[in-house]
Amino acid sequence: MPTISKENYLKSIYSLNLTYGESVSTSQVAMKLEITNAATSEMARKLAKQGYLHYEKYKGVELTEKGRKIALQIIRRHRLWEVFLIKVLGLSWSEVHDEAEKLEHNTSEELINKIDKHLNYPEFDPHGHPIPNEKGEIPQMPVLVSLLEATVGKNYKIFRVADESSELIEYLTKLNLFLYQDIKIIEKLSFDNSIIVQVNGTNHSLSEKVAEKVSVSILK
Amino acid sequence: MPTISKENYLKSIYSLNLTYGESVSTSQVAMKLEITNAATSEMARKLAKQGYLHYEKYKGVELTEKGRKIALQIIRRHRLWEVFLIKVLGLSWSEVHDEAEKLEHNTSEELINKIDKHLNYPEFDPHGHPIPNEKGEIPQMPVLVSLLEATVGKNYKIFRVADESSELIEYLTKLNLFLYQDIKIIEKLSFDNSIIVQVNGTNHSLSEKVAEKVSVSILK
DNA sequence: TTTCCAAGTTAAGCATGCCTAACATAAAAG
DNA sequence: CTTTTATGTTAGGCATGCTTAACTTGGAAA
Repeated sequence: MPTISKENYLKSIYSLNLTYGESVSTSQVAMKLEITNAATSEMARKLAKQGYLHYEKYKGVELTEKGRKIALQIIRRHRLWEVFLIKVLGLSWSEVHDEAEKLEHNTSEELINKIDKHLNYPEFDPHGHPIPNEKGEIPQMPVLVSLLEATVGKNYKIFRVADESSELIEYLTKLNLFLYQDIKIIEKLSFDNSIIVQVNGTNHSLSEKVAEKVSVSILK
Repeated sequence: MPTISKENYLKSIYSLNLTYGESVSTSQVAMKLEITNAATSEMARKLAKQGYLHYEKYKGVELTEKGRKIALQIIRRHRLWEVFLIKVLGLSWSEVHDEAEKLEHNTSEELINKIDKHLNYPEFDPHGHPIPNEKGEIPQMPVLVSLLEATVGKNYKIFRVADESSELIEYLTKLNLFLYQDIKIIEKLSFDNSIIVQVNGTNHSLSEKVAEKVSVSILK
């Protein structure tokens, strides 16, 4: 088991690689972790020696399979905790990140699997990021459309709300428009672009402003 | 904020004081934390300097109000996590301690209060230990009797099961005899000392062996 | 092609928190 | 009382993970 510090390096390297591709420079990692380049170079040497990454001086780092596995494990824990804190304990969108940042390093495999099960194995976190499963497999991102572009008569799953303000979230929650909730598009009113959706048999009208912030994926 | 290590010292000192009273020797702490006396002496000096405890060479340590407050905070977090892991996530009795041991140092005030609320402010953990409230106040332990000593016709709350084996717990759980569950004593059969209790309107017979392990507190 | 500078590395130092080994003290045994 | 022993403390070391300061290096500008 790597230390908390090492887990954070591996996680950062993984995500920098996703964003920029190819090998990641030590200074990119330093920037991300808000530490000095010096610390990063030193750690790169250690992590390479322990088989978590390939490192050639002046040429950046690249995760090995072993390192990637750890990174995905930490990311899985982070995202599951985020979903859990929001959906089960009612923390606010703005609070969960920092909280999950600490919990992700202090959660056993057994515990995170219980949480996964309790949440019914979600595939994406509240930001729409994929949650790796127990084996480290990453769910494919579905095609998303905003509610404005959805087709009348079809069924969708609420995937993401493009606004972290709790006001909008609370409004939608009152209408039972939770994350992952299945809905049906009943009607689109062309005169004001509002949309009528059905949730658990109940119809709600959503204004254009609200509808454009709600991303949904189509259900077969 | 003290470090994780310091939190553990303060927690240990608090509980040793409860058990043995008066001032706590550095070697008692060392024993409890499974580290050397040397490390403990050194830490005692640091904690004293930071105002968490009083320390006189060769005379042991004693928590200050400031130290006691931290200790109670950590104990609160530990016990609430234990209850939460068991009741909400279904971890087993044997798993929760180690898990809570890590989580207790990585949980914000806000998060633990949400957990407290979600559990409906429990006063005692699954082992029967009191859970300090947000202000650090410790609930008074109720008078406990084993089910064998309970009085026919009266109502009780299940407080503790004096057996950590999951077999007994699972058996009781099947009968809806959860922790904190309210029950009524219907009848005691003198020929085999078995007891008939009512749970949510349903009667169950418990053998003497089982009944003696279940501690209950009387309800007014 | 050479120069120069930003990016990257090494070296030395510090805080934390542990260890072992050597030393000090209190209190019990003689 | 004095001696012994168990209990407790100090000193010196080590691993981790960070810092600053001094140094390399690779590649773009001249």
